[in-house]
Amino acid sequence: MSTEDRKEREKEQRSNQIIDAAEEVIFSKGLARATMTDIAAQAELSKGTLYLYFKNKTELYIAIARRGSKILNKRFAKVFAGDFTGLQIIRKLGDTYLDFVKKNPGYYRAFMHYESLNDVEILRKSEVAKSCEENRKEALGFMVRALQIGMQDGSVDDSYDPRQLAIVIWSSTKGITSMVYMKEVGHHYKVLDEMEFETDRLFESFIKLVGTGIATEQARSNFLTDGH
Amino acid sequence: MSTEDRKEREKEQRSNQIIDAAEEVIFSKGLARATMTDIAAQAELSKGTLYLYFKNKTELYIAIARRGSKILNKRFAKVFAGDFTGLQIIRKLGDTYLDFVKKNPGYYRAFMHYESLNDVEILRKSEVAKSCEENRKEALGFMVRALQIGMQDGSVDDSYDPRQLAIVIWSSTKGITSMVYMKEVGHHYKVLDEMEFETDRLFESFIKLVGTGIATEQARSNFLTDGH
DNA sequence: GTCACTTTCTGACTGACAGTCATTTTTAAA
DNA sequence: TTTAAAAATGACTGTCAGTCAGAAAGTGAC
Repeated sequence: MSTEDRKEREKEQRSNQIIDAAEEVIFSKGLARATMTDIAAQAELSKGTLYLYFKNKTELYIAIARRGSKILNKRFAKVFAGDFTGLQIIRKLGDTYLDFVKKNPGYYRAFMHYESLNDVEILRKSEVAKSCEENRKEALGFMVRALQIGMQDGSVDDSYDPRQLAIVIWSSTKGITSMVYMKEVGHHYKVLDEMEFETDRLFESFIKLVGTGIATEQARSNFLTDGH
Repeated sequence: MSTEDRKEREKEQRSNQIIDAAEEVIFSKGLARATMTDIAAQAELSKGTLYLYFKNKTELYIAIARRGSKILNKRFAKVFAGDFTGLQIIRKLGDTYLDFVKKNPGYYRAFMHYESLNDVEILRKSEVAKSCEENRKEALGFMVRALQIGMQDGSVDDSYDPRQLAIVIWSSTKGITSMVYMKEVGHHYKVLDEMEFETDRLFESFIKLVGTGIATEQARSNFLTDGH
C-alpha cells in the first residue's frame, strides 16, 4: 500500500517537526521555562497534537536525548574506520565525546536529564526511552570494542576485564566531561571559576591518567596491595 | 540580649524542622511528587511558613543538599586524622564518598539536582546556595590536600599539577559513583542490568586505574607522545 | 462530485501545584 | 493590660501539563 507508506512517512515527519520545535524552544529557554504551548506554536501545531505524538513533555524531551545519542554514536562509529591502536581509539572516543558536549550543550543537558529520571515504571513503558537505551548500550559497546582491540594489539593491559574496564572508563569520562561542560557554559560551580584551567588541558590530564592506568606493563599496578 | 539569642536559636530550629520534614517527604516521594503542602503538613506548619524560611521549593532542596555536603565533608575530614600516605588518603576519600552515596541516595539525588541547576542569576542571590558552594569547594580542597601530601611523601607522581589532578580525580570519581548509584538503586540504565558486576569491584577497578595512573615513576606516562 | 467513514487536529477546559498576601495569632517588653 | 512587632496561617491567584469533545481534512467507493 503506497498510501500507507506515505502516511507512515508523514507521521515520521510530523514527529520530527515537533522534535525540531522542541529543541528550538527547550535549548533556548531551558526545559522548565519551555511550555508545551510554546513548543506547539513553534511547530505551528496545536498543543493537543503534540500529545498525539508524545505521551508527555518528558517523553518529548527523551526523544531529543535519543536524537542526540544517535548523532553521537555515528561519530563514535567513524573513529573505528581509521587505522589506530585500541589505546588511540579510546582517546579518540573521549575526544569525540568532549567535542560533542562542547558543541551541543543542549543535547548534553537532555542526556543528563534522561539519566536523572527515576520513575522506572514509566520509562519501561516508553518506546522512546527504550530506543534511547539501545543507543546508550551501543555507546558503551564502542568502548568495550576499543578495549578489546587494545588488548589484542598490546596497547592495553589485558589484566582488566574489558567490560568492567569499559564501564570504568566510560563513567569516569562522563565525570570529566560533565566538569568541562560546567566550565564551558559558565555553570555556577564556583570552584571552576577560581581554578583557571583550560578545559582541554584538564581533559589532557585525564587522558594521561587513564592512559597510564591502562597501558601495558601491569607491574605498575601493584601499589594497591600495599596501600589497602 | 538573651532573648534575641533564643529567637535566633528558635529560627534555626524551625529551619531545621522544615528541612527534616522536606527530607522525609522528598526522599520518599521524589522531588516532583512532593508538594510544599505535603512538606508543610509533615513539619506541622502551614505552607506560608515554609516560604518565610526558604524562598522557594528549589532553595529548600538546596538546603537539603547543603546538609548532605556538610555531613560528607565531616567524613572526609576524618580521613586525614589517620597516618596514611597521600595515595592511601585518596583511596579512602573515594571509599568514603562511595559509601556515603550508597547509604544516602536521597542526599546524592539532591547533589545531582543541585548541579543540574542552571539559572545562575537566581543561585547567585541565594545564601543557601552560596554556603552549599563553600562545602563543595571544601570537598575539592580535601582532594588537593591529599595529592599534595602524596607528592611530598613520594606516593604520587609530582609531574601533575595537583589542583588540576584533583579536579580530574574528583570528577572521574563522581562519574564512577554516579554509575554505582544507578546500579544500586535499580536505575533504568539497562546496560547495568546486563553487565553483572558488583559495584565494589567496579570501584576497585577504578581505584586500580587511578592508582596506576598517578603513582610515581612517570616513565610510565610517556606512551601518550607516541599515541597522539 | 458526493457520501460515509477514518484519521488528524484543535483549543477551551480541568486539576494540580508553587508561590502570595491580607489577616490572625503569638510573643515580648513596657 | 496594653501595644507593637514578629511569626504563622490558609484562602487565593496564575501558570501550566495534560484531556477530550468536537471540527477539519483526508480517503476511497460509488
